[in-house]
Amino acid sequence: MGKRTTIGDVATAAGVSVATVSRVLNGGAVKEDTAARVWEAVTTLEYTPNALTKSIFSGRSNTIGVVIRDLNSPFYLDLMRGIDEVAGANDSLVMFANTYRHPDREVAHVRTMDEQRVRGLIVTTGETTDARSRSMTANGTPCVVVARAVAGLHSVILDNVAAGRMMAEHLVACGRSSVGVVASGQRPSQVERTAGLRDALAGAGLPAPVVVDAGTEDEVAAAVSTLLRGRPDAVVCLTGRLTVATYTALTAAGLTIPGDVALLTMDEFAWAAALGITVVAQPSYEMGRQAASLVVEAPADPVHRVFAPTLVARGSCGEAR
Amino acid sequence: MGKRTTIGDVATAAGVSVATVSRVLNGGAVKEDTAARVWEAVTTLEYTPNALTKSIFSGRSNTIGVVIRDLNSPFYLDLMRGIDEVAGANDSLVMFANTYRHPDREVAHVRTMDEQRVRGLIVTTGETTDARSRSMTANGTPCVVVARAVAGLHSVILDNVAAGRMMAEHLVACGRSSVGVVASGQRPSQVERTAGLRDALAGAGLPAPVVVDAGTEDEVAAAVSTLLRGRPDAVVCLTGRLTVATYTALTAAGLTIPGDVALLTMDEFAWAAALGITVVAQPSYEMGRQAASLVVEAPADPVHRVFAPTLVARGSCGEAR
DNA sequence: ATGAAAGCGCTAACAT
DNA sequence: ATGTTAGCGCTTTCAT
Repeated sequence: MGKRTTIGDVATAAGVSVATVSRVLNGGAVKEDTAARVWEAVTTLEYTPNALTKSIFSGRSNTIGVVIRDLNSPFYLDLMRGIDEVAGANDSLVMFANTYRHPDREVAHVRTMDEQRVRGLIVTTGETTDARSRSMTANGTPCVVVARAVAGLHSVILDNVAAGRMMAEHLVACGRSSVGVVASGQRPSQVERTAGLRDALAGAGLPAPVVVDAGTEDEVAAAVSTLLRGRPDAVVCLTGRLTVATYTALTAAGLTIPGDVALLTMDEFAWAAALGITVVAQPSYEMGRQAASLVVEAPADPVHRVFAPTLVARGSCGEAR
Repeated sequence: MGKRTTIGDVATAAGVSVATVSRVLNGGAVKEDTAARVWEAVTTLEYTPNALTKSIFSGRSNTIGVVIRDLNSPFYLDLMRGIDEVAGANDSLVMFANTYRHPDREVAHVRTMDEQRVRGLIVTTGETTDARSRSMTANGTPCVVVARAVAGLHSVILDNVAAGRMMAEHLVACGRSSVGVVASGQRPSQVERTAGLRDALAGAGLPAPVVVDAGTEDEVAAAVSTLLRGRPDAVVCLTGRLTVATYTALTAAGLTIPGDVALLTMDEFAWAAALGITVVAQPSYEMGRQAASLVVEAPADPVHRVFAPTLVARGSCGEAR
């Protein structure tokens, strides 16, 4: 494990200059038998070019940086897979860091991505990282914010107000009238979903929903029991992250779905079909693809791509109409 | 978006040499007020060091490469999170690539990781990548294989035979005697689990299990219906990836769990508790942590870390004893 | 304590 | 078609 084989070693072995080796490796004009000798040397020496050094010239790597708050969440996981797909199709790797919803780490990781001279950056972080994202953009690194619209940066978002509306409309169609909501925090997405829900309910002449906040899964049980004191005929969960906990709290209370209470949640997940749970889905995989495409295409002006939610009715809210 | 600020720009602005700037950045002996001037320049110029260039000297980056077959699988996802955790604690980033179970991509991605001069590599790939992993090891890049023991490389594996035994023992304890198994492919882990299961069943004087193979979720329905023709009183699923499909196939057949048939599956998952599904779990998060630790510690001789499975009984196989 | 200068492995003019 | 020679941005002797 001494020094690694360099382009110079290959050049010596093949009896040519490093420039020639570089040419055969990257496709310049080289005579056929010269190229053959070089390839032979490359093979015998097991030469593997140093991508780091290459990137020095272009000033950037072929890596797409992704800073994610929570890999565990089904939405972010699918997003990540979509990003990976497009990255792979564009000879890029994905450099990834999880922040565990910790603002300090968000800032630190975004900075690290900048130091790595990533080709582009995709973040699902909060406002704390916007300043750096903007300066990165100024330096020619396309930055895409997911789930939050930010002036001056690209963004990929769900039409959250529409999602809220869609939830309300489905519940109304299923004859529900008293809605309890499990929300999580004050991120724009949550606020907008709540607003859409509230509006559409009001529009249908129904009472305003009771909204309780649960930051983590542990807080859901208490939140749901608060909700249940109001005897709602429908419970809405505004984030896929808390679906299991919400479902558990409901069934633990001895309630049947949809008999005693309707359950409607955000984000598609693997078990939804098996359990007959109705969801309002985001095209998360496609959103990941689009985010990565934005990095690859690097449009000059900020583009905001808004995606439409989809209702996948499976009976957990009863029959519609 | 012209050229980026370099260490030279900072040096000029602070009226010192680049060597001095480098020293204050990396902690050498510098007079206090000189350092202050440098920091000021760093701040005003918004200097962000180029990590790529830095890595040229050490010959490697501070990135841990991870080549994963299937991010979607709960096991690999948790593994990934464990890796990320340790990487973060060691000032490393995770460079990630998904192979979608495609051998060609496995080879290509591992090669790319080598080109990126990753600090270490963690793979969940097949034998196709072993040759390169070995040469990387020879070059001083620690490589860890997950879920497969390989001579000459570090590995992190579950005691799969024990897992199979554990499954059989639980079923026996629950009074089940006719076992149907959904397996997936011929990877060592699957083969060993099957062997353990078979042995323990034989040891208890029970008939050999019927084993059907399902490569993907789509094939599960057919596989399970084959199984059901033998009227088993227990169905075992040997990979977490196919749990949903197996559960779906069983319930679609009108069977109740555990009344008509016991269901036992590999790998813990978020919905298991809510659904009362008994699983034999792998410590996947911890396995990820250990894999990353192996990269960080880079022991000279290959180490094989074997992890014990855990039974999490939740009633889907009936009462034990 | 600080600077000058020599690389690190590679690409990209510029020569030949 | 191939070699020579500058660098790329940074670290690291070696001087001063």
